[in-house]
Amino acid sequence: MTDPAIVPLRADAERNRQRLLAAAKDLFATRGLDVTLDDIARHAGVGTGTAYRRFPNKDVLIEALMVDRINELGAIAQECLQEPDPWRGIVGYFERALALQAADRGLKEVLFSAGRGRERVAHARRALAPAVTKLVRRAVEAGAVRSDLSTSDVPLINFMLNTIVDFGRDVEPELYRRYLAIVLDGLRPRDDLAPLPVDALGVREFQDGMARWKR
Amino acid sequence: MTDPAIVPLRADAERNRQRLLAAAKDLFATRGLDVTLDDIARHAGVGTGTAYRRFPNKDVLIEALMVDRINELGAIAQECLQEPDPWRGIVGYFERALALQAADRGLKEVLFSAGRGRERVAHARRALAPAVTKLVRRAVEAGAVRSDLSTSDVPLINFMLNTIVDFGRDVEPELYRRYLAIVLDGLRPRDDLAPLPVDALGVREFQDGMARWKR
DNA sequence: CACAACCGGAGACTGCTCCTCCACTCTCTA
DNA sequence: TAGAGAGTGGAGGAGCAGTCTCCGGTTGTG
Repeated sequence: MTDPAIVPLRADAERNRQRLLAAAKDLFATRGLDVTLDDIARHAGVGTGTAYRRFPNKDVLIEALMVDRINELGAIAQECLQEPDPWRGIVGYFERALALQAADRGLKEVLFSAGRGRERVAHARRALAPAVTKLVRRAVEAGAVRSDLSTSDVPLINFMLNTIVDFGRDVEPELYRRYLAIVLDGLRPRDDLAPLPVDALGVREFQDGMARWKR
Repeated sequence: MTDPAIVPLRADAERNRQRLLAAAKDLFATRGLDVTLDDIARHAGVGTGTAYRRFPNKDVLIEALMVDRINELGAIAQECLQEPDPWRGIVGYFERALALQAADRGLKEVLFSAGRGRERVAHARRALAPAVTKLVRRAVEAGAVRSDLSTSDVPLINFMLNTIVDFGRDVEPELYRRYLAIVLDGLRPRDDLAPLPVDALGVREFQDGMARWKR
């Protein structure tokens, strides 16, 4: 679509563009997606005018940076599918995905935000689903997890553990691993297990929830 | 402190005060604590001036209404201590506490917000701790829950399940019960249980986390 | 009935983010 | 190496949302 070779940027312009991207990456990771373009400009040592000229609005910047990060998650899911033990596959996915989100506040926000014009983000997010579905299905079939575990449980568990990630960020960054362990123990099969009291969300309902979900 | 009998309000003033309280209770529950005093006034069918005359700022209103609700939680914890089975005590506490929070958005927000001048709220919250501690301790001692469960786990688990409460509110209000069940299964003792990888937060760390925690 | 208490709500004020504008600077090319 | 024009920076305007005040008019009460 946007051919980068249409009109090559002048050297100083290109340098500033890189600085802006680096600053944005940094600020998104440490302070989340609601930093200001003005903030990013300042952090990049560049005027706000320059920032707005290069990136018409923040969403463009978010897409440019965050699609890659979401794809990293996809890669992790794929790798976890290679793991022969289905249980370790699930565990590995949660551990690595959460570690990524713990290190990047923006990633977490972009994963769980209603689109509003973030097409490519939404697309990347959807691309994540098949691998996660497989991860869950093979674990259920192998009897490695409780039989009523469903695909949509994975993002929701991820979501709720993010709360702890945020809470612990400045106190005990590893805290989320404690609660992940508890949840994982709750996912393992066991003989005296009562069936879950409420059905998992279906794909449609889940998307509906995502859409209505705000901040 | 504020003796309500110093100068009794005129009848119309008292009536408006009640209307404002009712409107605030309603809006806090359905839309959360960040509704405007102007919103509340409109919803009460009263001018904004009247609202500000009666309640100098929103925090006063929040305290007036929310301290009671937090005390309800305390009462729940007490009742659950009466329950002879320690496991059912824990389960009952989570179920009832979460049901309360699911029905009142404001309650959840006030439970997990840094004080900023909400002394009485903070006080009521602290008053909750002893009962919860007992609930946990007797369950651990009875072997009804995993032995490494700690007091501070209860509010944090509550906190993370609130995420699901919010997510599900407009899609499937009972959804949180599914994840509560998973977590509870993760709390039960079992022979092949690895110890939790990270220590629970101590009282001091927990309070530290609460204080740093923003929005 | 008199008058203090009370009312309503327009709008002043504050604090924020987004974004534009334009006098000046720098790069690139001929 | 000089001139055209791309690029710069940051003050400041527009817009918005929440908080709170002020005061002409109304109402309850002794």
